[in-house]
Amino acid sequence: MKDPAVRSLLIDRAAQMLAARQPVTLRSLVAGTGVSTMAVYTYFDGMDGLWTAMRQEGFTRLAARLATITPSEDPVRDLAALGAAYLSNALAVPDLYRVMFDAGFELENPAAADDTLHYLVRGVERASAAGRFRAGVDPLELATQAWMIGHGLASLVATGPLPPEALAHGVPLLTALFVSAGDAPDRCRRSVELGWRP
Amino acid sequence: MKDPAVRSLLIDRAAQMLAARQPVTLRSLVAGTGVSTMAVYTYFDGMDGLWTAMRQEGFTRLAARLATITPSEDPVRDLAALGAAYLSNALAVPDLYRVMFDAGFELENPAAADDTLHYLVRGVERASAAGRFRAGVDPLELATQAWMIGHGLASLVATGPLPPEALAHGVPLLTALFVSAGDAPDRCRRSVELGWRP
DNA sequence: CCTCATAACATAGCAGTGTTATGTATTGTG
DNA sequence: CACAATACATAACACTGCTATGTTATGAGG
Repeated sequence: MKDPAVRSLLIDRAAQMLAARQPVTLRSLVAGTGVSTMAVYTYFDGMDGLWTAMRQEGFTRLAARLATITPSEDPVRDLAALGAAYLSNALAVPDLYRVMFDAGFELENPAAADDTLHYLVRGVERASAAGRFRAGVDPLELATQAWMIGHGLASLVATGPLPPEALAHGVPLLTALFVSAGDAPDRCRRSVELGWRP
Repeated sequence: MKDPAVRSLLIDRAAQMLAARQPVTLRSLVAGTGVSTMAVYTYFDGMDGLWTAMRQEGFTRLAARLATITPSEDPVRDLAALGAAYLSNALAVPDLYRVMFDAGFELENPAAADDTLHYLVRGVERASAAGRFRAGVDPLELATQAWMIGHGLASLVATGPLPPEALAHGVPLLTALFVSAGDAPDRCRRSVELGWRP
């Protein structure tokens, strides 16, 4: 009988090794765990399956992180807070973040990626309902555009080209996007700045 | 004496194999070229050096692509054209683009990455000089922000999560950014749309 | 309770990887 | 022309993911 505990153990250990910047190889992964190399094949059907499971784990953790942002009376501030949480998560475990968007973007459950995006979609809908955005803005479109900004920021900082200070660009970028959606510039700026730092 | 032709030959062949989505391994790289595996070590000091050279090559090609955008009388349109060229280059050779921003972002000549960014910086300066942007906008800051948008777009489309149609988001994103820099919304939109498709 | 097919396990081996050590040839130089 | 230095070729090494082959444990049916 497949023991789910072994599965979690391997995923956790792989994530731990990834965070420690140690190479995650078949043998180094199972070393010290008591399980043999074959476990990776019975549970993940090989290393590729392990990486797929790692991507899934990454989205699960991201969703958990985004779920901690509870709606306030300022929906635009909440949107900025979601963006800040996204970046915080990405830079806390940059190697896992890189694996998530690695070549061969495949997930066991593709809906997991959509779920995380839906946090943003719901945020946009709340802002629209509160009259902050112009009528007619497509929540999915605006959420996707916000995602692009967040991913560009996270990717450039996590992979090295830009220093961590560059994260501050998130404020003017998100402000520009939300203003283009109809929010009042001054008020938008204040909301984004408030949400950006928790 | 080191023969520079061998160096170019290996880089070109590696780029070709990368574009053909064939695994670039030490032995498969030199197979058929007449040179032996040791050449990779005398010219690149190992595979890591080869990847570093590939990154450099990627930036060289990108700079060549951006250089084809000659300034017109509409600097905002030119900025959008630079963005479109950036994305066009990234999606034409997605694997090379991925290598460029791979983990361990190291270049033989780090100035190469700055040079490509300078195309955007100069574009912003021209737009400012033409009175399209508010006085006081930092060209490097705005160029960096435009880069973030372009990279987020390119990365999400190149690695799989978003379909190529998502590239259309570049127009509203860049428009929002340039409007936030002071350009008039309607005029800006027209300029960006003109530059986005060559 | 016993039987036995099925699934999970451990071990050993294979083809492939990047790298390095060693010997050979070629090249540039005093 | 002699010789040191350098580029090259070959072979071996440690490692990778993976698979074939036993071996053990588990659970269902009579």
